[in-house]
Amino acid sequence: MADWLSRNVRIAGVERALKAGEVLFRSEQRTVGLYEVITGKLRLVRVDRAGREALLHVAVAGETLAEASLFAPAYHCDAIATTNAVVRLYPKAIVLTEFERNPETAQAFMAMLARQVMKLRTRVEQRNIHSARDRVRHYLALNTGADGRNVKLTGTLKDLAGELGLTHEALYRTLADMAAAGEIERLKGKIRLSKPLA
Amino acid sequence: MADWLSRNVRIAGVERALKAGEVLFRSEQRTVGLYEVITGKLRLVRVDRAGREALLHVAVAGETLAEASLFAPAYHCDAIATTNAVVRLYPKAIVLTEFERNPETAQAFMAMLARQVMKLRTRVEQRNIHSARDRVRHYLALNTGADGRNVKLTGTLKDLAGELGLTHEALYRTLADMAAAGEIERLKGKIRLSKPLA
DNA sequence: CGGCGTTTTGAGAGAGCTCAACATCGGTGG
DNA sequence: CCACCGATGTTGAGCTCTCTCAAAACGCCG
Repeated sequence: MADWLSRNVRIAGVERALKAGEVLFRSEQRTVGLYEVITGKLRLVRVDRAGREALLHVAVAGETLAEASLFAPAYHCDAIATTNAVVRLYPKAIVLTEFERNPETAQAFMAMLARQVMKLRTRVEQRNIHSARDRVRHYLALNTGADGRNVKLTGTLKDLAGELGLTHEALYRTLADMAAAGEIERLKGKIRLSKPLA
Repeated sequence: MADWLSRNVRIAGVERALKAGEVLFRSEQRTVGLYEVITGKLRLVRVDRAGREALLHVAVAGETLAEASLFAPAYHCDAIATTNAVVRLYPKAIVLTEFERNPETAQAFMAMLARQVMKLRTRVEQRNIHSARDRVRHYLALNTGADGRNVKLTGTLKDLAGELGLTHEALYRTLADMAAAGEIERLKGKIRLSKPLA
């Protein structure tokens, strides 16, 4: 996952375990660096004085967290472990000096961010599709393998439902309907389109 | 908007006008650089052999486009003007050499990307909220001014509806209901929360 | 074999979407 | 100055679709 980090930065990473509910950082605190989620889930929230939370993001294993904090003096939201979790901290000073000393590292980081932007924009667009069927079609169209027919499924269908912003029931039904209509075939660990795209 | 660009890069920008339907670039073509949308709308799509489009993103005035292309030899999608449009091209070579020569520029670019990632993650989270009322509340909570009461409205309510992923009718009704319930006040160009958050 | 999570199917209700009609506002040209 | 026009804003009614709650079948692992 962390292919965007040079070896120098990687080895500077410091792991920290969090219990569910524990706070990783709070808004206004001085930024210490960039985090990577190793296991578990954290939620990023903005909290008002009354203690109400407005959810900004849920970060899961493999994601990076607080990228913007590298360039800001203080955090702009709270990060709280939703489950027991392990995170790895890459200290700000080390990362930034590495970026200066080593432009390829900086480029790799930029490239990673740019890819994320693209992926997130796509996901926002996906969520603009109201029909479950069309949303599934959109997902399949953008995730076919090289042959334009097979879509590998990572994780459970329940996970996929979450990624698509559908309830698992809705997804099961939609897939069943599409299979019945001959639009797709459901195979072990993958879905095959009856009509290849590419 | 383009505060993330150093003067050197800015002046290297080349404007180009596109008619509605005109193609800015196609998948597989060699990348020439990064674009900024000055006016109009472009859509980014993946097109299969049958000519069907899968929408990745709609870029509007003020946005940057194809950030990832700086780090890739070829484009991975098509960009097509949806309306008449004007874009500004920042040539790849100039931008990249500027990044190397001028680490602050590189940092500014990274910071801009990181902020975008945050904003997009937040938007995805927003779309996970099903109830129109709660979605509006989420938006208001995250867009109050310094006083925690006033939310400035940029553009029309119709635009806001689009940003929230609601039909304009649904938004009108929701705002009317919230105002009737005393939760908000609707003023010229802004909305005021009856109970400040911060 | 037993238990837990995933997958599947059922029924019902609610919420937003769609289509439609109308009001309002700002700008334009006669 | 006024009439017109287009876009925004507003309200109404009906419908579809997904969500929610429920229950059962299936599969995997200990």
